[in-house]
Amino acid sequence: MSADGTRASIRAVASLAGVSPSTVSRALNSPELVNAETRQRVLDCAERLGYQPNRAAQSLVLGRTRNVGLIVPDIANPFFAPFIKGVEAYFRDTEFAVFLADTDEDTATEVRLAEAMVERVDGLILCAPRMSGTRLSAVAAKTSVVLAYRTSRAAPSVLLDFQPGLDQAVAHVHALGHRRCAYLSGPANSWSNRQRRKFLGAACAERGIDLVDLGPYEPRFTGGYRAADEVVAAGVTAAFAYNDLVGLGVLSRLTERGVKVPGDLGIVGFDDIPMASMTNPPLTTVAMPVNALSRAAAATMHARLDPGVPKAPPLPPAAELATRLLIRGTTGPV
Amino acid sequence: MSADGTRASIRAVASLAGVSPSTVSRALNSPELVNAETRQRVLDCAERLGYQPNRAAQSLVLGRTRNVGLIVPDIANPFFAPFIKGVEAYFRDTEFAVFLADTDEDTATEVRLAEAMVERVDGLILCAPRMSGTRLSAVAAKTSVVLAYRTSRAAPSVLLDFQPGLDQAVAHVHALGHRRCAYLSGPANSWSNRQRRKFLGAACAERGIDLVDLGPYEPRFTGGYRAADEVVAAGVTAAFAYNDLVGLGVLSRLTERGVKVPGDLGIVGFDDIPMASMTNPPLTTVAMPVNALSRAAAATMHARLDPGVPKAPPLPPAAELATRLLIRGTTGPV
DNA sequence: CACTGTTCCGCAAACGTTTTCATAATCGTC
DNA sequence: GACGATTATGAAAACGTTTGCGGAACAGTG
Repeated sequence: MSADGTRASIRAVASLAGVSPSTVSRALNSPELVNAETRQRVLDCAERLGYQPNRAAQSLVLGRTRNVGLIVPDIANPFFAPFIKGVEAYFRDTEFAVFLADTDEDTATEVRLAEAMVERVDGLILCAPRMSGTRLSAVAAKTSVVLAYRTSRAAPSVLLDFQPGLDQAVAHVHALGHRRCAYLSGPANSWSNRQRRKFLGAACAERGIDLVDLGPYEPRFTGGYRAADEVVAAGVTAAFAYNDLVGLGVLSRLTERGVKVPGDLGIVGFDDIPMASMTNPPLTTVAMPVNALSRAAAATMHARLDPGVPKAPPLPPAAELATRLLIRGTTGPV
Repeated sequence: MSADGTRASIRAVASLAGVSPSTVSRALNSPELVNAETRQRVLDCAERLGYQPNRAAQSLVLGRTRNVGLIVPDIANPFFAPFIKGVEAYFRDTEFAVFLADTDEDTATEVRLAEAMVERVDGLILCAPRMSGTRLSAVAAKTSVVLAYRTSRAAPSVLLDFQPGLDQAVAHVHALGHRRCAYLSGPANSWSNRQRRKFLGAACAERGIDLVDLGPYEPRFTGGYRAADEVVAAGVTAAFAYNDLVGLGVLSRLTERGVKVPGDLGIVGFDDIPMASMTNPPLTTVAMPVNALSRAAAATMHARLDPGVPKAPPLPPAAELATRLLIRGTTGPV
């Protein structure tokens, strides 16, 4: 830490140590190339001056920023928080720092942010992107991208296996005697929504349960609130919500109306957000191992950016990415 | 977009436009210095080649990264999400990008992250930092920092005015006939906790309400869950929770025990997180204009970094930063 | 002692910008 | 029509690193 405000450059430590800048650089980056004792001297001097390499200069010559970008639809959505946390936690112990951006669930914003990010990062993790396939390819052409909750030919992706959880949910509901259920659909253009609907439909068909489609509803509390009345009108005995927020909205409106849950109507949510376990009754829901997923996304990206990384299992065993049913208080015998 | 994968440099557009790199740079950055028609030509060429200035090179020569850092205790805490969103939204329309980091509520992590950030940003927004004052000064010496939910001599800070909301809450509870209340304390070393306790104590004293201190509890749902039994044991008729999460925990445990809310016990939360309005009954709480606060933090930072910014109101009128009571379902006549 | 190999280190180029300084061209003025 | 002022542009230095290349010193070998 020099007394004058100006930060120490590599030259400063070089002259203090009585060597050339090249040697300082080597001492720092490729220790095996420099004599052990000069190296120690250099390190001491660097320490003494509080030398920190200028990242802009490094980036310029190396052509890499050592930053990665992360774009999610909505930070405030309790479903994405663990994803973000997982990615942040992963990169915390690496040389990479992460840029986070929130698209406000808006496709145009998403595209703009992706463009802006591209200039500042080596790689981009896109969480549940809404942009078109060709747009996606364009982005992937400029930087390496990893996708979560979405597939594409242009980039590798990490996904959850919805089937086990959904199977369990349907089996559970069937065992309780429900034969006519509703699916409360989320955003029509969302991959997650289509997946959920697909596996749900299959599982219901297999067990002879009638599945009626309602919605789409916005994937938030208010969406579920609105859905509730349509659900009772539909004459079903149980409802699968697109996600927990929707399920919670339904629950809230229903208790307000005096409809008994789970007595009159069963509710199954999706995601297992923290709030789901705090209501009364707590929400039966399909839990997603989001943490494993986000770490998988981060690890995949890391492996792409740094070939040196101990090629750790690029993807965790499929079992870890399987969803599963959490039976709580909103489902019971018809 | 050149056919070969390599990105176009300023030289490429210069030679295409038949001018020198200097002119291209000027055409892009100081249009008034270059002849209108050559400027147009340069712009066209740049467009045609898909030219994007290399940020590392710019940073190197300009000595600024045009990045700002944001460090919060916990992304998943619904209280911080709007803060993050506000900051992100503000900088979305500027030349700055934001680095987000989450400390997991851990002081050591916070310090490490701050150190790591310093190298990559022009400024750092610290939200409710836990680090020591001297640590804080050290960081502030290396980059410009703006504080939220914390004061320090070393850096400007943005704060909420807790008094109005707390006054209203106490007046409300008093009007309902409560004369003996509890404060469910949060983390002892937290500035927010001390502030809340202070104004609450003053307002209660003023109106002749007995205030008994309970806790500290961890500032989460489970903390409140644990607090609930101690609250009924304390023989009070209403409780002010450190925050909504705690309030919700209390509510949940109480309904579980069959204690009527608000009949037997009133609960007042703090923060107005989304979940607070979704429970049954919905939580009476003191709302914080977090969005205004986060934008104030962002604007303050922006003004520090870019003197050119239209010195907009560096801080919004105090009124906008005032908390206020939201009366919902968890308070009623004793 | 001459040769070949190693080990260690310095020189200088390169990365892609911005900006100072100098110069050429144009203009207005008397 | 000469002259200072103004405008438009280019050449080159600078920002702080990394790294290819080559040289010096030294060790080992015949």
